[in-house]
Amino acid sequence: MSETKIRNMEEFAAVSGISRPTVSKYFNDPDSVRASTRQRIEAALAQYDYRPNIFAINQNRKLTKNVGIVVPFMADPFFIEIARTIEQRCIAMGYRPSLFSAHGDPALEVDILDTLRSLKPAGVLLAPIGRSSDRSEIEKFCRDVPTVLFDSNLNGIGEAFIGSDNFSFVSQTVEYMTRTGEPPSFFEMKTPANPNANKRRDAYIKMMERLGLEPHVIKVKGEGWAFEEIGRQGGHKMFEDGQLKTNAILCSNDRLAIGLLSACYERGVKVGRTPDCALRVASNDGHPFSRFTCPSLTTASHDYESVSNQSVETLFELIESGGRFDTRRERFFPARLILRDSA
Amino acid sequence: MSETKIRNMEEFAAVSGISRPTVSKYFNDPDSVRASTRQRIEAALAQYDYRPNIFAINQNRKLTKNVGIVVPFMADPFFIEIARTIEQRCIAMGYRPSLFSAHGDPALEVDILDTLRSLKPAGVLLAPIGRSSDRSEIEKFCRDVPTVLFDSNLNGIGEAFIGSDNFSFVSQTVEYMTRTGEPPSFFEMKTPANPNANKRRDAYIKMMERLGLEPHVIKVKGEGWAFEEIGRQGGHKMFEDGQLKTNAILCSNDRLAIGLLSACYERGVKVGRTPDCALRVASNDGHPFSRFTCPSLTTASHDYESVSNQSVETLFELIESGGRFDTRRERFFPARLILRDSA
DNA sequence: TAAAAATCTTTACGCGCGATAAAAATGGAC
DNA sequence: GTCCATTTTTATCGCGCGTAAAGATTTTTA
Repeated sequence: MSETKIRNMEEFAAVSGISRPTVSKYFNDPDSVRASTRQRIEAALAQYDYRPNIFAINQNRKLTKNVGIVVPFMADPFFIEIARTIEQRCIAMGYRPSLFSAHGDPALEVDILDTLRSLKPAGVLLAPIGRSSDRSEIEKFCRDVPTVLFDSNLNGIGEAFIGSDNFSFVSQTVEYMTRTGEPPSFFEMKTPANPNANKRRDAYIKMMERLGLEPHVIKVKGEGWAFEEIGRQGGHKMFEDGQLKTNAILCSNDRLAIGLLSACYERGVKVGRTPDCALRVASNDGHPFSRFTCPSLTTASHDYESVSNQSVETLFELIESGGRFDTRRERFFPARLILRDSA
Repeated sequence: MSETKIRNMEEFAAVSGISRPTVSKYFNDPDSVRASTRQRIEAALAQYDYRPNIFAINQNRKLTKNVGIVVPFMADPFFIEIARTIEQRCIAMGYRPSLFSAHGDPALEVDILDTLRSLKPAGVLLAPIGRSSDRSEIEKFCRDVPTVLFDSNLNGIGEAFIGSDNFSFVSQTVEYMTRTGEPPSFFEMKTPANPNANKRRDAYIKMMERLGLEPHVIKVKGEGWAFEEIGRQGGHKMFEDGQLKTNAILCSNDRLAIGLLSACYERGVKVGRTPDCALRVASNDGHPFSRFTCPSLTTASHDYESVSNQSVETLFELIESGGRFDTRRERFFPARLILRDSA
């Protein structure tokens, strides 16, 4: 490592003995120059640690190597799990991912898209907040920037959607619980923040009807993204009001279930599938913490890996197709039922 | 909103009737131009939605408005809680925060610093991975970029450190548990990833000795950041080996405690402070999920708000001081003991 | 109302790199 | 040793904006 500081590509080209345009070509694609040239450049690179100015690069390139990743709520380990995988894969593809969280705030979501627009990203992976998202603003953004939606679908918006098949989630748990005990009631928020919640409720009702059973939906009140607390308070209220007619509950999502289990514990309601238990609780998502609830939570898990991988692959396909698909693509991955102690 | 697209500041200056240098001045500081001029620019801004090219700006400004935020492990809601607050405050100050997670990987941590360096940030808020961090690389980075460390201190590195006072955490819980029952054993990982863990253990031993009690440390094996699973398996092993001599445990951190509580539940060991309970468990951090464990977790919580605010304020003070302090600053905030059902 | 101060316009240059066209050099096959 | 294809060099422009200097204009001060 020499002590002379390289200020720009011109100087680096000089010390490496290669012309600047060739060096520039190298940085855009190391394989586009002759092997011997590449070696000389890389030798110089080892000696003087030079890196092209990222701002100058992005200013001049028509398409940057930036990729935006937007999640609705970062305090949710569920999204982190996916974002982390996506991030790594983007880096492996030679792109620079930037992660943003809307923190459940639709206005912030729009701000993020605005910021993202000015980054001129090659593409964006967006998990919208959902119900309260500003549809028209997102639609406008998607017209400007190649965007793949994931997790929450907004009909017709974006070039593609990658997510989970909500019916597969609910049908597996309903079938399992019904087969091994009583059919479950469905436990959800009155005004869900996320469109998946509605799909899951509808799937529950359809599934119950298909089995010739009467669906029973328990709606708890609460707004925002503090799902655990909403589940806990809703759980207490459910017991107090005697709303529960069965000994089995299927929660709309794991975070709600974590709160419900907390309420059950506080009330001394024993949850599980052993004979001494008063209640069985199952849920959806495969939340990283679901293994550590008391009892451990039976849940229909997202196929995290497939969703992440497919999202990234679809995005890069989109980028290579010039940012547009002929028809909007949708891909839904089935759930994987994880049997644990709670049901 | 007119339909004519503004391509650059030149064109925007034309439609606003103001010269380009003045418009440039406005975007750097709206108050640096005459009120009447500002109004004319903002009128044009409302009509044609123009935004200066971020890459061109950053290329030419000596100091960008970028701020880097680096956390060691994003799947930990604890860091998200802090990062979220910091992020918002940076935006409010007119800066552009970028959030990165090292995902527990020291090599990735170095990569992030490398990426960050090329973003020429005005300053960086860094929570190092800790023990396994590449000290010399971080040190090198801090020489180039004004950096404030938070959460994990690396002695002498960075211009300042903002964190929590580990002794305050442990002393409060030890005092409380001893006063209301038996003195606790200390439950931790054998090779903690984080320097705070060592400080907490030392504080525990010192506190016990101060009270004239014999300290008892239980070290469970496990590497990496899957603290919950390490706590769970370690908990089982602790019971099997009969390592536990007291009826009270203080965990090094909440995530470990979540795993331990899970093990207790699986073994039918009732945790809590009521007479029918076999064990009391307390912990440290104030993890967002600690409210929802079974039983709810008594924990010494970080003062999230103070740590976040002080970190941001220190960083901006640093930036305004030209990136250097005369002497390295350190600030430790005391814990707030949250009494819940587990102890 | 004149002078002083503040602000704006004009002109011009530089930042570091991408992109391109034409000229020159290189290397491999025969 | 010649020829041709490939690669590199040379030269030059443009991206969008920061910034500086000099002169013109407006506002403030006395």
